[in-house]
Amino acid sequence: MTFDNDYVESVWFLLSRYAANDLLYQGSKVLPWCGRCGTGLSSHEVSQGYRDIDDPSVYITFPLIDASGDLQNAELVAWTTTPWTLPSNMAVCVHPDFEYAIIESDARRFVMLESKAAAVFGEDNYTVVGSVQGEALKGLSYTPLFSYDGGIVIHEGSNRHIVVADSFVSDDDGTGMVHMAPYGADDFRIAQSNDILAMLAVGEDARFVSDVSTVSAGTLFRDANKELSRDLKERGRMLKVSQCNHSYPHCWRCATPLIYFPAPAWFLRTTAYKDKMIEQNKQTKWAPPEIGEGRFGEWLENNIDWALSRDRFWGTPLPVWINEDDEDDWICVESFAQLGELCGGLPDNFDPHRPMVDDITFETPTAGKSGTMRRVTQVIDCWFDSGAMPLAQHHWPFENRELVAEQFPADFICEGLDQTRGWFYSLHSISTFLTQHDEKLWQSGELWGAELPRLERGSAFKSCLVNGLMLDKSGQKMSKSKGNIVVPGDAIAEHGADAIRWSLLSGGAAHLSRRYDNQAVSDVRRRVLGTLGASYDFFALYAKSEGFDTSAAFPELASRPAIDRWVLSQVSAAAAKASEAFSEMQPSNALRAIEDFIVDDLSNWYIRRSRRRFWGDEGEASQRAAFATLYQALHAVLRMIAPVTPFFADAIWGELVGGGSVHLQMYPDSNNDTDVAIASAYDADLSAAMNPIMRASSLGRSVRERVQIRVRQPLSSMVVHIAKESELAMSPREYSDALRQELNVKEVTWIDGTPDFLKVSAKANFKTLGRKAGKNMKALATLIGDMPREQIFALQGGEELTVEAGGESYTLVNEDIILQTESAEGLEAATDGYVTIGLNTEISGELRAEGIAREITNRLQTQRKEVGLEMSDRIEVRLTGCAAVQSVLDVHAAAIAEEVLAPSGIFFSADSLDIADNAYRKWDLPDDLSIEVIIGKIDVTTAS
RNA sequence: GGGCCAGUAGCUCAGUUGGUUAGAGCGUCCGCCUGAUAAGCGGGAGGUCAGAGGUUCAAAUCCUCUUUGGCCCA
Repeated sequence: MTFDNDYVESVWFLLSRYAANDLLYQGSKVLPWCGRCGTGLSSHEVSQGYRDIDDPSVYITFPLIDASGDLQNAELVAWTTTPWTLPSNMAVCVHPDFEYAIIESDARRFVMLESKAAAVFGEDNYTVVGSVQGEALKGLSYTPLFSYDGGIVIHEGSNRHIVVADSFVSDDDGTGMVHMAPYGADDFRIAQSNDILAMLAVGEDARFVSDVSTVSAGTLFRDANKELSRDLKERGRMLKVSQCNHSYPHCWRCATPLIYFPAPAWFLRTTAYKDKMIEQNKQTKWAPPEIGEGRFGEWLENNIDWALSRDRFWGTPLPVWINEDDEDDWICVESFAQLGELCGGLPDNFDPHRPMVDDITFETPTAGKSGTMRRVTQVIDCWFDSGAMPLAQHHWPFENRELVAEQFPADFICEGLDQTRGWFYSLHSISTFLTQHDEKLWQSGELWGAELPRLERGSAFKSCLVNGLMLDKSGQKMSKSKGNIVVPGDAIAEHGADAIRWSLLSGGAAHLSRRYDNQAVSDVRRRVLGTLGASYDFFALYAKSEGFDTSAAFPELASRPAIDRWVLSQVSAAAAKASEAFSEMQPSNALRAIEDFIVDDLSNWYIRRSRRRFWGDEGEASQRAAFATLYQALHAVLRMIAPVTPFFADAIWGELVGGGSVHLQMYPDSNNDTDVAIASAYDADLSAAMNPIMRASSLGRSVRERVQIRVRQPLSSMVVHIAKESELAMSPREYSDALRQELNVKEVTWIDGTPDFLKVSAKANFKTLGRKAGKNMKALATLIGDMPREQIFALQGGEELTVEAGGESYTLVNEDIILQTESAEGLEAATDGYVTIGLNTEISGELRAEGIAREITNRLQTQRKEVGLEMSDRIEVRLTGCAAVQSVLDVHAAAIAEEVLAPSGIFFSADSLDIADNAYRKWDLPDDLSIEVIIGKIDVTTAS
């Protein structure tokens, strides 16, 4: 897109605005430089490419010439990790205020900071014989490391190889003395201020320009480190050589180590509006906030001018034309039209890129001057292109002025953590300049004679979600050059884009780095998308076979069973939660809420509990309510997941509603949804009341597991006690049926109060008591834990109770204790402290028979499946078994026959069946019973 | 070297303003269901919350240090 001519023109316009405000200038600056690409890099580009590398860590000496007194024959000691810069050495810099030690070691005399001496000479291998202040060393000459004059002179000067003093010298690293070469910003500045001859041994291609020592011309800079070190060591000028591993900037494009190199460059004076950027950034909502306040804010505080130009061929050409005869006479062109006017007409197939644009020249338009204007050779930093995106993508201000004014700024952007100094900065910097600094542009409200709608003051984005980096399996950053990337196409082919998207968004806080986990994607696909898909399939299957019409009016919400209102309340609550989490830029929380609804509420509870209603077992009204409810729940869920799983959601949506796109729908809103049922569905009381039922169900399964009575075996009764049930606005008792069916018990008895057979205990409420009790809290908690039943109930009844703990007395009230139920005597019980259930596990003969009947049903259903019958096929059954089986059938044959769709009933015979029959099967039942069965499909018409 | 983030079950991650059984999914073990079926469900087991100090009646949570990893910068 940035290649597009319109885009280029917009970028040109923006640059011309910088120029119009005197914020575009040419300078010469020591730049991080890539010798291979032959270009300088901006600071935010440098920040893309730090890598750890091994460099030599060496101490070199500079013997003073003509020094007297203690300093006679003394050698200055400096430290460097870049031996390749040593031939370019021009000076040694000391700090004027530091106290340097004069040291003797091995019969030689050295000058350096005493605190660093042990690192150079070893703990006891030196003696301090005197000291000298940095200021006193200033101006002394020393013997150069190499006799070398073959370099490129970049700064003329009358001094060379002298000691200079400057306060930039630190005592953190090295020796407190710094070897100076023109490859650093400070070094270059000091050369200028001290009239020092600066000569580069390494040129702009990062190679030596002529032979030095044993290094020949053309050697790449770091490749010379070894030879130079060996030479210096042999000549006694190098004291110690070791390796150090440190972080060093590399070219983000080609991974070549950078050098610092003085080069001509064009700059944007961003420091002129730095305060506005800092101020503006405080209005931006960052997730997580510390990125905005800390990392990005810090970066803005330390803002330096943007080195804009690049010495490359490809890119948006810098629209600056300079007078060949007067380098101060230059113009930044704002549009193709302007360029056409200047040069007397653009060619028909004008292309603003190189090389065509380089051929365009014209006579200087500056009054009183003459000469040919020629374009500078540079192109611009592509990060400027990226930051111009909100405007340049619409060819603003040449076109779409209203559109851009309406859209700008973006509500939200999202990019990786590594973009702090890349895209986030370029967007922020350009728009802050344009909307808050460039007053000239907006003053008249017009541009080129036509209205220019004001862009909202501020940054280009109102909120920004910073996402962590995707790491590979072993936690390493993925990169093309390392070859450890997950190829998106492959991953998508395997799982689908939607599953991957869901997995990444839900798999943890967005700003944390994450390993790409293939397994997690499969899980999501199966557990979430699969479950929702199956839920829809269930709906579709029965909506079709039962003839449910989605276009007919749905039953009133109030008239539907509690569980219907419950599930709609749940979907409404999930929508509210998701909506809030998305606005807070916490997508994983949003998706968790949706997942919980889909898997737990919708599929595992609502549909499972309501299955029979869908095939009409509980009457037509109930059936219609169930279909309507499931339809509305799916309708809402699809709208909820659409932004995350656009393809999946839209595909199901098309089937569910028979066309259209889910992406044209509003996100479910629990207050004002397009679906009235959803808008009015949320009911906190209703939702809360189901919770104890689900807990009771779980406890009941736990008990059945413990006593080894399978769910298929009906039990007569269970009791349920809910602590503080009276405080619930809606009674869970409305959901008795769900619990009864789930646990297969005939009767649920709800317990009021706390009858004697429930064992109870009290737990201290640390929140209310903690502050009061102080260090006696432990004693008090123990005491409350042992509290007898009568006292607990006294407190519950509103009485106060005074107790002694740790020598102090405390007055307890009801809220200071938490009532817990421990178990129920005489029943198989279980409790989670809040809900307590007891199962009557006595199995009467009738229950036993019913259990066996269900076992038989189970076997027949399995057998149906084994012989490949369709769900709706009718069968006839011939069955044989012992007397016990027969007595079960005496009572339950009709019910079994109905369940297995055997309209003519079950034919029981005591005689053996024909084992050779294909449909013959022998089954074992519990209690050492067994049956033999032959089933056969029958024609419905003849059977009826 | 500095700044920021993170370290919680075998794995991937949640965990509200500090409050007493530290949760989920996957895996594992045991079991269930069979009219969603190349599906589904339940119940167990599993944690010294990286380590060490500190603050507090009380710390996964707050503070300090150490350590490991990630990102950014010098």
